[in-house]
Amino acid sequence: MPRENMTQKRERAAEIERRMYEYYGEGECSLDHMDPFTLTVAVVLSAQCTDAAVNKISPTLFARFGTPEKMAHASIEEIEAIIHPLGFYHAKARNIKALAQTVLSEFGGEIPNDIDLLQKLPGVGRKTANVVMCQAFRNPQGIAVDTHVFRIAHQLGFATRNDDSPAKVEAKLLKIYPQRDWLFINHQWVHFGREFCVARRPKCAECFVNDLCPAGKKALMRTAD
DNA sequence: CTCCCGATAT
DNA sequence: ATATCAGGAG
Repeated sequence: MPRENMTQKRERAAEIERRMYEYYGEGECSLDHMDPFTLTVAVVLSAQCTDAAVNKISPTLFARFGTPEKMAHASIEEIEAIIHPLGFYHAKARNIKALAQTVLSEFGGEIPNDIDLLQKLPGVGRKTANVVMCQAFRNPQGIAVDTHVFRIAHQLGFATRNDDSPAKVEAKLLKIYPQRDWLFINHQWVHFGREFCVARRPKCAECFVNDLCPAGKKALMRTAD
């Protein structure tokens, strides 16, 4: 069986993206937010917990501390009490308060439209910075590789076992997908990862790209015999 | 690499 | 019971 070359990989990716767009559109952001600041905070809080859990506490959090000024002067204890159900509440509370203080002291009170400056904010790494660049500023500088994108990239055969870090997976995806698609990949794949390509038991038989996916084809073989 | 850490689905 | 959930810092 001949190995898939880069041109074929890009064509397969383009067809997958076409179907993703049909199915999910541009991919709605599933984290509730009002502006770049609340989006950034929500994404920081969403680490290793569900977006539904974040959305449950964010009305309370943002009613109380919805601006950098208010968050910067909040008490850690009060923030912790609000975000406790999310887990990692100690570190997250410290991070979002320090984040707000940094926005005030370093960036004139505004979340910066800059991938490198964003990563200077406490609690903001490459993944969160990518999400903010795409969602808040429509200025994609990369593809946010979260747990869903990481898993799906491997399932689709766009990343190999050697690509064992989000950075390596992102590098592979950036070569395969044109920049025009970078805006939508993360959100579309997050929805796709929840509905079909779930971590525990992927629903390959029902998946709308199973004919374009190595893992999906294997699953189809089994139902055929 | 380990630690941070509660809620939920299976 | 345990794997997993929009990761990042030390």
